[in-house]
Amino acid sequence: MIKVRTRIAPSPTGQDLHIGNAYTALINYVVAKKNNGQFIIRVEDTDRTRLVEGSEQRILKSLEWLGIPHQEGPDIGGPFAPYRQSDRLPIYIKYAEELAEKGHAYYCFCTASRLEEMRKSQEANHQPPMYDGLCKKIPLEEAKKRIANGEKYVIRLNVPEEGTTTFHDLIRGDISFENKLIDDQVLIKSDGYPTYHLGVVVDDHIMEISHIIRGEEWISSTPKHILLYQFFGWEMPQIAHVSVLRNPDKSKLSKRKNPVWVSDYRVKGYLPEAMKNYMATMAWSYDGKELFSVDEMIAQFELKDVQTTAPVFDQEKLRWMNGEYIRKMNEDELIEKITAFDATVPKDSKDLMKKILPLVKERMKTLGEFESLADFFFVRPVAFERDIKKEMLQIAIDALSSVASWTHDAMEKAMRNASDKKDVKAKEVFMELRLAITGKTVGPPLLESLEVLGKEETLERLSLL
RNA sequence: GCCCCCAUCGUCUAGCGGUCUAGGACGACGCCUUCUCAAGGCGUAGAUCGCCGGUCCGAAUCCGGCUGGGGGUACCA
Repeated sequence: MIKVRTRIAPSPTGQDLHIGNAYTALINYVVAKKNNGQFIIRVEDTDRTRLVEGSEQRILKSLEWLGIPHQEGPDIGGPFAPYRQSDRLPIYIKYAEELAEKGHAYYCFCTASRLEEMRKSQEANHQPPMYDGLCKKIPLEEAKKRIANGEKYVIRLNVPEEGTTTFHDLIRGDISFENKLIDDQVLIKSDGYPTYHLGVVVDDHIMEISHIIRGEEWISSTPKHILLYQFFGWEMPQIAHVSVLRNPDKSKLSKRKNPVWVSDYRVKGYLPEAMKNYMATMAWSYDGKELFSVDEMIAQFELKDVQTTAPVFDQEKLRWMNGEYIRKMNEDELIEKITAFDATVPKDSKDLMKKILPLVKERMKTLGEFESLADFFFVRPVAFERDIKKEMLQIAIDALSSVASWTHDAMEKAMRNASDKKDVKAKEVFMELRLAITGKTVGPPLLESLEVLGKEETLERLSLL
């Protein structure tokens, strides 16, 4: 039995966990769980220029919020610690030098300006922009001397000029690239940090990752990784590329056109279970079911069944699904969630919440929608959607004042009788009353709401108008 | 430009050569229910399966080309 170890390798270069990363995290987690394996987080913070303060912590927090737990990571350690690439620098240098000794990599002293000129002329001649191999000709000994003299350098992968590199993708099948089209990728940058390409390969090997599951934007750099595995003489893990998520206009999901941070969804009041369920349906379909749990997914999931087409992230369907989860949730839990989420709900209002919830539960699709639906239970309305028709309202006031038992049935009878007597439509009286009590024209069932508010508060509100 | 990936209702998808006059879900629309809005129930519209060839008795399903979309082409990840 092979040990299954999966991982995500986020870069702390954004505000929070990108929804696309959350998506691949889910799949990696499910694959690991399904095989009783481990799911690992490794932070790839090798681009010092794009580091964002606090990003790593927020990524970890969002993963936790989503309920995608990891067994090893920068926060909890593990047998292959450290799990942050900036803490592993000597390892990459060592392996890159080993490659250089074997002739599978070489030192390059080209300046940024020479590279730029080179690219410009290649572009002008309609040639693929890639490194021309100038420094490949420098003998190793000479290169070492130049380095000893303090010259700035990078280490480049020495890609063979002939042949093709092929790999088997678990969800897409065989994919090949001609070697002559593969660039001599920089492995170690002049600041001594590895590039992604060296970093992932070395760490995935050392950390015994068995399945690399990542976004399809990596497909074209995979041959470089394959070559590295071959040069090191390491066994290649299984590999699979999931589709990128897209904006409604089909371009790669971007923050300009769509909320992309997990925190965006958290602050709107989406539930982690709904998020995971929705992400799962984008990756894969389960027997025609729309609603299923992560456990069900773990039981049924097969990597080979993952969608190959890049899905549009549909906010509307997510909202619908979130509503389904809210309606399904048990009351105490929902009350707890709303109270924690909505700052306008007093912490000690559990009894009141128990009465309110049945009236609003099926009307809210996110926790964030509770406030506009139920705020009037906590505070008297100060603004009104439109002017109230006072004559109509008076009918309601008179009717309610004379109601003996404060139940919605009794109130309804009184309201309708009074309306009939005045020869006006009960509907309209109800609407003016709703407006007076809640400030709005839409909301939870009126009479049931009045029951919760109580006769005293109801009549007092009306008397103030 | 070059390389690679992908292609079924607006969106997510089912479909693995005959059972498809293409099924489901979201969304849209209509009706029922109704004090508003939802939820729920019922129903309607919506896909000549991107196009063209080929294989086959038979193709959404297999093959090729084209077109379209996407991704990549950095000392970013």
